[in-house]
Amino acid sequence: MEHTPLTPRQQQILDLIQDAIARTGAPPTRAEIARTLGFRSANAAEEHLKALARKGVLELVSGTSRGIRLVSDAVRHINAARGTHFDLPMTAMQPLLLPLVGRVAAGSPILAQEHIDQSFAVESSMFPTKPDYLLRVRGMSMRDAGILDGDLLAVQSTRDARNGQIVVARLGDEVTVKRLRKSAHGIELLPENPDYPVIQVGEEDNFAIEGLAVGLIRNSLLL
Amino acid sequence: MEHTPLTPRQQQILDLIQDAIARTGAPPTRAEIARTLGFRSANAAEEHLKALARKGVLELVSGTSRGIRLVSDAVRHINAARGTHFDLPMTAMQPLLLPLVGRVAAGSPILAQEHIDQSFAVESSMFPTKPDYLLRVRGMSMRDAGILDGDLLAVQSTRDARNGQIVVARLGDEVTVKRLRKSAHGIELLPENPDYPVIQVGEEDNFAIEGLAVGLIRNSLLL
DNA sequence: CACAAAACTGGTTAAAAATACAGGTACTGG
DNA sequence: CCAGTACCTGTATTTTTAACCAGTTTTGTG
Repeated sequence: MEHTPLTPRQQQILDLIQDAIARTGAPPTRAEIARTLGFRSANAAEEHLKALARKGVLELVSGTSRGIRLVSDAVRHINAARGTHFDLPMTAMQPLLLPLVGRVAAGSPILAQEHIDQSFAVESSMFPTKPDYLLRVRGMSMRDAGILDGDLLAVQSTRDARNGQIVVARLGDEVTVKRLRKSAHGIELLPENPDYPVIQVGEEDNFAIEGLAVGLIRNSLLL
Repeated sequence: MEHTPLTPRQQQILDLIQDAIARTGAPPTRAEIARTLGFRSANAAEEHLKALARKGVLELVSGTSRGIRLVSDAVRHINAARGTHFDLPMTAMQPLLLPLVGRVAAGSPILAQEHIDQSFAVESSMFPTKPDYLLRVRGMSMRDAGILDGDLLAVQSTRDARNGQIVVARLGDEVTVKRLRKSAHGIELLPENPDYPVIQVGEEDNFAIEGLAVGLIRNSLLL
């Protein structure tokens, strides 16, 4: 039933809803969705919601405001804040405005505008190295490293990583988070979950290290 | 200021709001509150909400449907100390200075001054519920929930948690992070790691729920 | 007792929100 | 080339909701 995969745009809508719930405690209205994504008509949001409901990832409660209910499985993921200004009156901290990258479309650069629906302010001192963006983790391939589906990975954009570090890597059109192993045999990408295969990076693969994982934020802990 | 205790009726309203959020995923409307409690007028609910907002246990987001945001205990203290009053729309960001609690000394309250090595500024919107402090996790008993040794757990100070939530609990002189299970048999604290035992809470144990895990930060990811 | 909250009923109004309808573009598989 | 789908703009209508005003009853307290 809901085996139909979501389109990137639909995934973005879903992320946005999860984010709104996480931040405000309530699902967004059609108008809020439209405003956030720059739609000029709330109907665009309406249609996306209906599509998501058809695909079974959420349920629409007709006749009630903010009547969007996420269906069980999806209720874990996370969030960010809208990339607007804010003024800290008396606190002298250095907030970094990190773009939150949701699903990365095939073939496009990670920081392409269309994946960045929102930004997230974090303190620069929060992580040992300054991150450049947050990546929403998909899947459970790094489960045993404590990196779960829906987590926000703080990533530093860099091309070089040391052996054993957790990296964001691009393989062809896919972007993935794995542990890096460089050996005499070549480069391997190790999952932290026995259910997932080790990836041997071949010459012909379009392989690149996109960044280095420097931290993690999980805001989906609450049931 | 917020030492004003809630009346039984007000507590009932507050419980109802929490329940509605838990069940439907969104705060209730005035009409829904009235209907649930048998009020013949939604204004009764309105006035209760205003009273609760005056007492600082929740915030009303004006002009938005279901604009009820619960405020946690300790945030009220901080706000009282600052003397600030927030009237935030849903997009507003509010930096919170969270104390980082390291090892908790036996027998002393979690937020005792000695344990607080440093503070972290985080955005209140980063987590679904405003946390009151960060607790550095010790041990691997919650490994399978993706909570590892050294992680910073964002905790909301509260005495009540729902079944299945991850809580910070005090057992005698020890403070521990576990999943809460309330059943007919009594209260159990479940680790998320088969190597650790399930803890049966007995009558004679000095047991208390210290707080609720609302988020997680890991800044030890880098090798 | 007097008086002030607390706890309501009942009604009104303006804004917020859901939702339908009528288009328009771009792309994709047959 | 056609039909279908995803993804939009724009407009309109109805329902939901927040929020205010004017009273009434109850309850606790100095």
